[in-house]
Amino acid sequence: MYMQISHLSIEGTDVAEPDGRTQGDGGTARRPRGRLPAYERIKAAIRTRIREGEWGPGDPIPGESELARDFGVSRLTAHRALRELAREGVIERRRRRGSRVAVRTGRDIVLEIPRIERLVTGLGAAYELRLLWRRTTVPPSEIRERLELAPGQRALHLVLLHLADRRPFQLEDRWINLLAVPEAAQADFTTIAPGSWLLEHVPWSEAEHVIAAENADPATARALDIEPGEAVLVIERRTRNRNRVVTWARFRHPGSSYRLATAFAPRA
Amino acid sequence: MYMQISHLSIEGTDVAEPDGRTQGDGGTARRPRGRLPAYERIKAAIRTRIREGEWGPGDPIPGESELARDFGVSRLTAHRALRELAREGVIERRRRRGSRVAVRTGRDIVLEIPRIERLVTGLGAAYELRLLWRRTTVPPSEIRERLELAPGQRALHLVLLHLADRRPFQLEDRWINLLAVPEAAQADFTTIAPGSWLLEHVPWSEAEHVIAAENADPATARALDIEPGEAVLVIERRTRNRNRVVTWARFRHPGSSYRLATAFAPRA
DNA sequence: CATCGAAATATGTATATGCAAATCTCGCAT
DNA sequence: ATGCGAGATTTGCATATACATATTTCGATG
Repeated sequence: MYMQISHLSIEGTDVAEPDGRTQGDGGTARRPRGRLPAYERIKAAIRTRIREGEWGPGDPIPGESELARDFGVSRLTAHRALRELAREGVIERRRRRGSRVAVRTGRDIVLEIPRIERLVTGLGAAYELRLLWRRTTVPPSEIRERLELAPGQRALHLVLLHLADRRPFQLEDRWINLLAVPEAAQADFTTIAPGSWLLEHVPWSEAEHVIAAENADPATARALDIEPGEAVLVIERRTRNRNRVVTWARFRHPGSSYRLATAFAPRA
Repeated sequence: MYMQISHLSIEGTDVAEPDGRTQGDGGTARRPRGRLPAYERIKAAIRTRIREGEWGPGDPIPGESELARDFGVSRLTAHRALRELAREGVIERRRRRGSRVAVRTGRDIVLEIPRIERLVTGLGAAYELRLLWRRTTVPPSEIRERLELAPGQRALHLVLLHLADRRPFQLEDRWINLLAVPEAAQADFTTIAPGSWLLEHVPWSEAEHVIAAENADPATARALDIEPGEAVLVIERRTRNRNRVVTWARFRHPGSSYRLATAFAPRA
């Protein structure tokens, strides 16, 4: 498979959202408004050809100068399009050799897990929340370590059940470091999930995750309305802000009813 | 917390690898060789300040012009540094408002799962592979759909057991589309894992994943040397190349002994 | 006092230009 | 034939410049 296609469409009709974090139309130096930036149109055109199989992995694609000519832009603009595609893992570039469609080999898998609320509401299911437990106590040593707390220091412990269409969907076991988030002591978690509350009140800079499978213990089984011993998908998350652990949470999902599915997201 | 630091070090000493796909030194227009590009030095300097807590989430950071002045570069170079940091999710930018350290809110979780071999050998464990089953057959309809095969079309079916330090670690159930990879019919999978073999022989452009928990059925339990009914972490992967499904595989891990752990990796 | 509008500011996009580095090709000398 | 060196090509980095756009600030006006 070695084919070189010389001409891309000058007016790319297909639309791809810019994945930059910024919003709005963006600066449009001498560009009719409402249209995508030139470099985005070039990226979209290339992506389309790859997606539709016209250019397969390893195939060469037009170089910067050629793209610049075909699209009527400067070389820097074409350069930016190719550079970003390379960073997104869509293409590979070498000097003199040119650019080619990436051969995805030996990469780590990257899983993107959508947020729970979005997952539930996105499916059109009715979302419901139940606060099962709330205490401010000295955590057991295992939890204390994860929160990186001093011995004897108290923390806020919450247990909540999330329901989708009146069926248990997720059991949340959460500890909040009150030194990092004193306001949490006053917050009302009967209507707003602690995850959402924390998102709004405490910025964070880092998080760690663990995924595992375990058999439901009797308490978990009762809460999730499944049989004891049934497989449960466990996700643990620890969130930090400025070198301090803000919160640690363990989420349990009925393994039979919950699946994390995702398409490959290149490293970028 | 509202503090404005005016001066960043002109000669950033800390080193960050450019995450672009390209290697080598890169073009160095009027730049002493061996040093990072100017925009990378700026990025590194900013990241360092954030990492060390000097600038916390939500804090403003110097603007393009200020950085350009402090680092003695053009505005475009400073712009590129900030743009990339924004895309990586490290900072947030708004017109007129300026740039500030990102408040990580509402983002999807991104999990990075290292490849199995690397995981096993990285732990210093002895890796072993056993081919339990190999047949070329017409797959059951459930598998046929996943492979997007025509009815009656045959596919290569493999079952393998991966061991770490002589203990079952992963049970692999794989189907390979022989239309996409005819050479697979001749390959020897007793010594090389099909995953690795495919990586070397077939480029791929896309993959989908599913993660779930399930109870071990008797056959799985026997293979993994666990009790029937014990929780098993399941990962399914479907790989495509040019709109064709190359392979579909299901991996099962003993839930008690295997955990996927990862630090947060921003989208970028 | 409230509100609308102009100025100021910071980011976003784009051009034209120059040089550096990597690497493939080809011709020439041994 | 083999190997070495001189282009040629393609990507990478950076500057100077210009204009567009979003948003805040501030002042004028009713």
